[in-house]
Amino acid sequence: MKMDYRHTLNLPKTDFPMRANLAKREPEILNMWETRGIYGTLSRQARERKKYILHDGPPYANGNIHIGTALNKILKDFIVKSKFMAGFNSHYVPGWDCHGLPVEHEVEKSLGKIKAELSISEVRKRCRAYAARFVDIQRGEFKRLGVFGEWEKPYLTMNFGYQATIVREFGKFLLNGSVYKGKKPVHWCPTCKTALAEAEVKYEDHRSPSIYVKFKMISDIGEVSPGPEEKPVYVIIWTTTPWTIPANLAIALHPDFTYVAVDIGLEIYILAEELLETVMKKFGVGNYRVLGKFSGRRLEGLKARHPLYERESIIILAPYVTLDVGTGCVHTAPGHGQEDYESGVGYGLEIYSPVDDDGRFTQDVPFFAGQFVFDANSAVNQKLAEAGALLKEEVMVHSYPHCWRTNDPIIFRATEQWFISMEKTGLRGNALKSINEVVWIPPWGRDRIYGMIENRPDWCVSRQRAWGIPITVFYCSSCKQALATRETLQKVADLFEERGADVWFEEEPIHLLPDGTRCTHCGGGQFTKETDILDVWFDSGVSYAAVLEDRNEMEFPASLYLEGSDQHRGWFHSSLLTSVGTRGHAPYRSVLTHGFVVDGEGKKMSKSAGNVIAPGEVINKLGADVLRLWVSAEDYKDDIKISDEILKRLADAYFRIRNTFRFLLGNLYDFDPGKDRVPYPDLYEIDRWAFHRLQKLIARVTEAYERFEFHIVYHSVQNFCSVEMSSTYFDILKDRLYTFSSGSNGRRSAQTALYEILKALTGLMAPILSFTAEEVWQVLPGKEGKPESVHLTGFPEIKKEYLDGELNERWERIWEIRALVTKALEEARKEKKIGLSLDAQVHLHLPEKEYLFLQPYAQDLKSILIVSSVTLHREEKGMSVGVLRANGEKCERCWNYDVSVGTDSQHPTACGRCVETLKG
RNA sequence: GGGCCUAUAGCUCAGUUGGUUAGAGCGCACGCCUGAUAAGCGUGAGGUCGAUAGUUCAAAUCUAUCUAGGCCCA
Repeated sequence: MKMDYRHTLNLPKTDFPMRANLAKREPEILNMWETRGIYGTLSRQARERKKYILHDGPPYANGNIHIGTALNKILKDFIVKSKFMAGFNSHYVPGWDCHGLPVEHEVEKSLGKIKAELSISEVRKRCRAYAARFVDIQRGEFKRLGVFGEWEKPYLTMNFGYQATIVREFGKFLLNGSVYKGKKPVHWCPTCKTALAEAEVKYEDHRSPSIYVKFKMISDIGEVSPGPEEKPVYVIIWTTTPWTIPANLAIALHPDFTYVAVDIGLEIYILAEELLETVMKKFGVGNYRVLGKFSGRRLEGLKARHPLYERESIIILAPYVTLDVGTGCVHTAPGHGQEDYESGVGYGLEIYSPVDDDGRFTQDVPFFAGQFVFDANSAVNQKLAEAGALLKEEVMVHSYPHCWRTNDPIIFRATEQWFISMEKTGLRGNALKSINEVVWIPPWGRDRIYGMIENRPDWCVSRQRAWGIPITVFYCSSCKQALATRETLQKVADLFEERGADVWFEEEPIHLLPDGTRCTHCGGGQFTKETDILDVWFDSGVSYAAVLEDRNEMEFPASLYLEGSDQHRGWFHSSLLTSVGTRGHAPYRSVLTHGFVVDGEGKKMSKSAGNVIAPGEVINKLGADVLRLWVSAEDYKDDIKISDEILKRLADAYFRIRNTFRFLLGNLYDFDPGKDRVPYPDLYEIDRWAFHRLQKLIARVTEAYERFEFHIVYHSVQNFCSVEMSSTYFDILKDRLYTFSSGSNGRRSAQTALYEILKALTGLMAPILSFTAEEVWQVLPGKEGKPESVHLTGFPEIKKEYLDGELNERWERIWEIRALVTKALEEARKEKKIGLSLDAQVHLHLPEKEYLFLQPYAQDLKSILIVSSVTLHREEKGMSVGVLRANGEKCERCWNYDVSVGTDSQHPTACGRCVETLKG
């Protein structure tokens, strides 16, 4: 008759479910954190500690979060949580960027026609409501990811206090003399009579006249093109915007291209060698002779004459000149094109733009005054023809910018803009110096931003929009002089602090100015307001002033800024410039950048490619912890791939780790660490091995956190759980845990190790698997008087006394032998000699050295190898493993084979060891 | 077109200053177990280290070019 011994065993028992159902469980944990105010407690208890401040770069308050935003916030959360656990005060204040065109855009779209009837401040109110709505949405989404922070009091760039800070910070630039007003070409819609942002421009095909024009050289080019010729020399340009010819100030050549001087009979033309043939064909010139060749570089600074006016056109060099079309000599009007403008600034040319708001030539333009520029094209061509300068006229269809609203073609037109100079106060040089005082992770981030700062033009900070912070400058009504003093700025900032920036648009200047303000220039007392607003990059750029310097829990400069690599041009950049300009150094001690999320093939995500993975979907399907595990597993320094397969793998890994927790918990159901803990010296040797391995893991993982190498954390823990624990240690331990009597020293020794492992793993994974670690923590035995959340604890400490290198080396040898045995057992299994490894008896034939090494373990080997018996034999020739069917009968309780089975009358199917346990 | 960056098994990652048959985990295949069971264990198969050319006694590792991809400019 068979006895059922199952109930006499200590099998694992736990309520911790194997399947997580994270989509349901996580919100419950979230709710617990919220109702118990865990983050508040965490922040409070760390108040006196050394600070490690990660300053949040504000996402834009528009739309739902996408996978990249999620990645960024999760990475930040890893750092905040791990810094707290490492003993720092790492208070985290999330923020949002609220002003700017994208919000205004959306609001305008929703307003449709009625927008025209609304005042600026009414539009602004709607923008504020719109931004506030998305702040709420995104806040909910970020919290759902498990991100900790001061969510009840985030910083918003549209908060009144923040708006006042922007005014004060920009005021510092106004007062220190680095701000100036200059001209710069912008996209201008003559129909709307307004400047357009890049996002408001769409490119469509447009028919333009395409003309070749000759400019007569004034400078003698004899030295570059030697020849006896007395013939006039012309540079040939090509353009599709004849109306910009009146504003021509220069001709751009590429420094490295080869240009030729060709004799076509009565005249000599200069153009790029590569285009010579094509152009001659167009002109119908069959007979021509190349007189000389030279690089564009050699013509720099020479002068030509404007074809219509008594004015010089200088030859300059520019890298953007191409040879795909035209003549290689580019007509340059600094007031009518981005590249032209940059060249103009570089060569000190006037930013000449004689066109008014309606797109008509101003009165000082001979021949064309008052004409609409697009209509003037033919007039210009005609005039050029009269002057004998027009060599060829065609019609060309090409992509041309159009207004997003009216669909009309737009123009480039230089208008008055505010700039922050890179040179006047040494901003560029100081910024470059400051870059070198910052730790850039990875190091190439330094080169990237350095190159940008080194080459960038002055910062154009004005925008002709409604939703933003006004440039708080007044103009004297009588002399038009700009006014911005310490007093006026303070008054405006105070008003903003109290009533928000809307007052600028609602109040008359007299109410925005201190009483009795007089023009510093002419003494006038009447003023108008500037209508431009500030570039939003300035808003977020001064966040250190509005957040780090303003809140006691924070610290300036920040320990760390962490954003995607695009922010070298964005927030890292604007923050650096504003801080260097007003504080003399960078607002961050270190800057960490991550790559972009791409699909499984490494391609960027886009709606049209249909490869977008939304964070919400992942959370609902797999849980935020799996998404967090994904963030940890990927090396964020590169682009970060995500795909269904990758997520599947991560979900597998998650369950492996979860099951490890479950096994640990299941075997600790009757363990009270306060009472049952076995002192280290009394532990079984293999349990001390586990202690040693655990210390190594703690060291490796905490170090990885310190270096922000989360994928090392992931891989280390994953390996530890799979290899060292599950398939090795746990497998061996099962016999002791299940079959020994519950209070026996052997079982308690194992539980002591398991408890230590469980506690440490929970802590180590808490920053990443924030939900799961909390779930484990809540059921962890013996936590009376311990913190109510795992996130209020510290990382496990490495206990040197648990490290035993010699012991570890002994076990490394044992594991090598074990590998040989499992291989032999597999052979036996294939031959159907055994099924379970306990069906086997193992004979180890060993050389003297190994024999002597294993001798002390003779009694333990059968449990280490999970077989029924192990016999050691001396063998001269080398190592071999023999596997036979085990002797004796199978114990129905512990499944070991033993000759003692059958000797006890009360328990005829149990082995001696089990009989002893049963009789206790 | 320019600046910065990336490329090692199906997936995620290791590969110290160039030095033996390039490693791990996962996945996969096959098998075992049924006392972690929508689990656990074992064995095994997978890579011309993006391509090419070079430096070297020796290259995944150094150099150049190319290809594919990413970010930022134009």
